[in-house]
Amino acid sequence: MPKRTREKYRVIIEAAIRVIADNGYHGSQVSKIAREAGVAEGTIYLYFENKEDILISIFRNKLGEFIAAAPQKLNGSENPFEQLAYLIYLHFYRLENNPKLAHVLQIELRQSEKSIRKGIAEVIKEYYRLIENIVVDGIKRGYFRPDLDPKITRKIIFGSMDEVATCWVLSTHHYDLLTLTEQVYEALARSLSREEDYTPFPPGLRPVQ
Amino acid sequence: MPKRTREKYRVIIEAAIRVIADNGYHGSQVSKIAREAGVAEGTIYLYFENKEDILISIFRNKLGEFIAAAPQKLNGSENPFEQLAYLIYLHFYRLENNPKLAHVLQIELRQSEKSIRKGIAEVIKEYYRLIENIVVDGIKRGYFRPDLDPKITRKIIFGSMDEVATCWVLSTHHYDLLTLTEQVYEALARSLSREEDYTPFPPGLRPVQ
Amino acid sequence: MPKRTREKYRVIIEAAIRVIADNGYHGSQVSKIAREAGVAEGTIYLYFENKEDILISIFRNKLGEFIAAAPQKLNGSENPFEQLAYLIYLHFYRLENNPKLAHVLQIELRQSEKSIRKGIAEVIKEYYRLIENIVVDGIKRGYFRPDLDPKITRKIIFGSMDEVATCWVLSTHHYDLLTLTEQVYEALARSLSREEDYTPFPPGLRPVQ
Amino acid sequence: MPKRTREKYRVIIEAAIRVIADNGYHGSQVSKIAREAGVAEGTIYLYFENKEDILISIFRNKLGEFIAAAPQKLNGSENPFEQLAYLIYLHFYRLENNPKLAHVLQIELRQSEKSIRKGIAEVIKEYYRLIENIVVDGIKRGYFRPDLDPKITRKIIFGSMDEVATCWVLSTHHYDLLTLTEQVYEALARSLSREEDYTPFPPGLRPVQ
DNA sequence: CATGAATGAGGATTCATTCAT
DNA sequence: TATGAATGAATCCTCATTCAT
Repeated sequence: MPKRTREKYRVIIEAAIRVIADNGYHGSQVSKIAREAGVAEGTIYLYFENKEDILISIFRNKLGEFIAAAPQKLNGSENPFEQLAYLIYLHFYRLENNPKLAHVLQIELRQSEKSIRKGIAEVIKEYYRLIENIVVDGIKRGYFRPDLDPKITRKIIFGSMDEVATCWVLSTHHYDLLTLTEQVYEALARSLSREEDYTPFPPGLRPVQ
Repeated sequence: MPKRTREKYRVIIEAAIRVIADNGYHGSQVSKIAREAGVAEGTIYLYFENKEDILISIFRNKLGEFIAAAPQKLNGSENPFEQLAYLIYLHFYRLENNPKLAHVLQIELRQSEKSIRKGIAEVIKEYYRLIENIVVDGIKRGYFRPDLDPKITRKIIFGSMDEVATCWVLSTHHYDLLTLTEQVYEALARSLSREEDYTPFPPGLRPVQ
Repeated sequence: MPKRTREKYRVIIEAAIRVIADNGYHGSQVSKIAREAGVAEGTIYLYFENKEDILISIFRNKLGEFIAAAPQKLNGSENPFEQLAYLIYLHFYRLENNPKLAHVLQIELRQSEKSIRKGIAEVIKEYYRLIENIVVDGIKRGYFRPDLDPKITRKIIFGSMDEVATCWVLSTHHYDLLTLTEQVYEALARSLSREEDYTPFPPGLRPVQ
Repeated sequence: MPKRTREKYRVIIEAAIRVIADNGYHGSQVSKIAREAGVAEGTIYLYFENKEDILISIFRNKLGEFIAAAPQKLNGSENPFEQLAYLIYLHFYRLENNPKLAHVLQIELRQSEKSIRKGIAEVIKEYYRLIENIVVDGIKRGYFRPDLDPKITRKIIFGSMDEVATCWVLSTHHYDLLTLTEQVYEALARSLSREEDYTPFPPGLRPVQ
C-alpha cells in the first residue's frame, strides 16, 4: 500500500498537475509524469494504484485542502450571508492562485472515464455538504428564505460558481476571476434572501485595486 | 458525403446516441455504432470525418433543434420573466424526454478531447447568446435589475440549469427533472428582479400531477 | 472484357499517369484517378481488371510505343554503333519529353507489388530483346568485340541508361537529360568496340544548342 | 531506445531481413517481424520509430558495413583499375553471400514510400562518393581517360552493377553472381581506359572453380 | 525502495472492389 | 455502358502495467 504521506507522493502529484495542465488529460502519459517528477515509471506504481488513482488523488488532495481550510474561515463569521460570500471568495481565490490546478480541475478532470468521476464524486460530496450546511443553517436561523430547497440551492450555488470558473479558465485568464465574486454573490444572495433583510456584499472581500 | 441520403446520416446519429449513452464515449467503438445503425463500418466514414465528428454532430444537431425551436416559443411571451421560465422549462423538458441524449450531452460530451470541445464551443455560443438576449432585453425593458452584468448573469443561469441537469442524470433519473423547473426559476428570477416587481412562476408551466 | 482500343481507355491511362506522377503510387487512389479522368469509379472497372492492371497497362502502353517506334528508326542505320547511339537517344528523348511519365516509369512503378512487377517484367523483356539484338547483330557483323556476352552487355547498357535516367528524375529535371546521350554512348561504345574501329558518336544526334 | 542493449536491435534487424525477403515489404506485418525476432510487438517500437524505420535501418546498417569495409580493401591497391575490379567484386560478393539481404536491397527497398527512399538516399550518397573517388583518382593519376565526367561515370558503374545484381536476384539465383565480376569489369574498364594502357582483370579475383 | 526494459491488447481508418439502379 | 453508395478486411502503433534486477 502506498504511503500517502511521503515526500515522493507529493512530488508526483505536483508533477502530474503540471503535466496534465500543459498536455491535457489524454496527452499525459505515465512516462511523462514520471519524467517530470524525476522518478522512474515503475516508481509511480509504488505510490499509486494506477493512472486513474493519480487523477483522483489530485482531486482528493486539492479539494481536501479546500474543504479543510474552509470551515475555519467560514466559521469566523456568524452570518450565513457572509459565509456565502466567503465561500465564493475562497472558491475563486484558490483557482486564481493556481492556474494550472484550475485548468486540471475545471477541464481535464471532467473528461476522464466513468471510474475516475466516481472517485471524484465521493470527494466532492464533502464540498457539497459544506455548501448545503450553509444553506440549512441560514434557513434555520432565519437569514435565508424558509421555502428554499437546500439541495436545489446547493446546485445553483455550485453550478453558478463552477460555470463562472470554467469560462474563466477557457478564456485563458484574460480577466480577473476574483473581481467577479461580488456579482456572483449578489445574484445568489438575492435568491436566498428574505426580501427585506438582504445583506449586501461584505466590503472586506472586495479585491484591492 | 453521399448526396441524396440525409436519412442514413440521421440513422447513424441516433444509433450513436444509444450506443454512447449505454457504453460511454470510450467504450463506443465505431464498429459498435455501425452495427447498431445497421450499416458497414466504412459507411460511417462516408457521413462523418471521424469518430469525434460523430460526437460533435450529435451536439450540433440536437442543440441545433433546441435553439431552432426555442426563440419562437420564447417570443410567444412578451415578458422576459416568462421567457426565462420557458427557457428553463424547455431545457429540462428536452433532457427529460431524451434520457439517453441527456446522458450523452451532460456526461459523455464533457469527457472529450480538446478538439471536440472546440467544435462544441462554437455551437453552444448560439445558446449562450439566446440566454444573454433574454437578459439584455429584460434589463432594457425595465423588467430586470439595471445593474446586472449580462455575461455573468448568463453564466449563472446556464450554470444553474446545467448543474441541476447533470445531477439529475447522475442520479440515473430517480426523480423528475421537470418538477425542479419552478424552484430553479424562483432562485434565478429573484436574482434578476427589481425587488418590488418580481414575477412569480407561470402556473401554466407547472407539471401536471 | 475491357476494350483496350476505346477512347475512355486512353483517357483513364493518361489520367492515371498524371495522378501517379503528382501523388506517388501509394497516394493514387482509384477514386482520385476516376475523378481526374472524369468518369465514375465503377467505370474504371469496365476497362481494367483492377488497380494493378492500370499500372501494368501504363507500362505496356508506353513501353509498347517505345518499342514499336524504335526498330524502324534503328533499322534506318546499318551500323550497330549508330543503332546504339540512337537507342540511347530515343530512351532519353522519350523521358525528357514526358516528365510525368518519366517519373512514373522510373520511380513509382518500381515500388509496386510483386504481381505488378511480374506484369511489367513480361513487357520489358521485349525491350531487352531489342537491345540484345543490337548487340548480337554487332558482334556477328564484326562491329563489336567477339568475346562480349550479349546478356551481360544488355544489362550494362540498360543499367547505365536506367541509372542515368533515374538520377535525372530524382534531380527533378534540373539539368538536360538529352545532353548526356553522348557521354553515355561513349562509355558504352568503348566497352563494345574492338579497339581500333571504335565509332565516334554520330554528330547528328547531338542536341542543338 | 533502451540504453544497454544493442543486441536486441540487431536481432530485430536480422529477423526483419528474413521476413521481408520471404514475404515482401507489404506482406511483412510488424507482428510477423516481432514473432520472428522473438520479441513482443511493442518492443519493436523501443528500437525503431516505425515500420519504415526498420527498412531504412536495414539499409543503413548493411550499406554501412559495406562502405566501412570497402576503403581499407580498396586502398590495398594503388591501381584504380584494381580498385574498380575490387569494388565490383565486393559488391557482388556481399550480395551473393546474403541472398535474403540481396533480395531486400535490390527489390523490396525500391518499392518503398517516398520517405523511405529519402532516408536511403542519404546513406547511398556515401557509396556514390566512394565510387566517384575511384574515378577522380584514376583520372588524376593518369590511369583513366581524362575526358571522363566523374558523375556520369559513377552512374554507369553503379547502374551496371545494380542491373546485373537485380537480374540475378530476380532469376532467384539460378546462376552465380560472382562469376560475372570479370565481364562487368571488362566492360567498365574499357570505358574508363586510355586505349593503350587498359589493365586486364586481376586474376586473383577470379572465382575458384 | 527504485529502476526501466519489456509486454501485448485494443481500435480507428482506408480504399479497392462490387452491384443495384 | 455508366454510376457511386456501400462494403469490410486488414494493420500499425500507443501506452498502462509488470517484474527481474
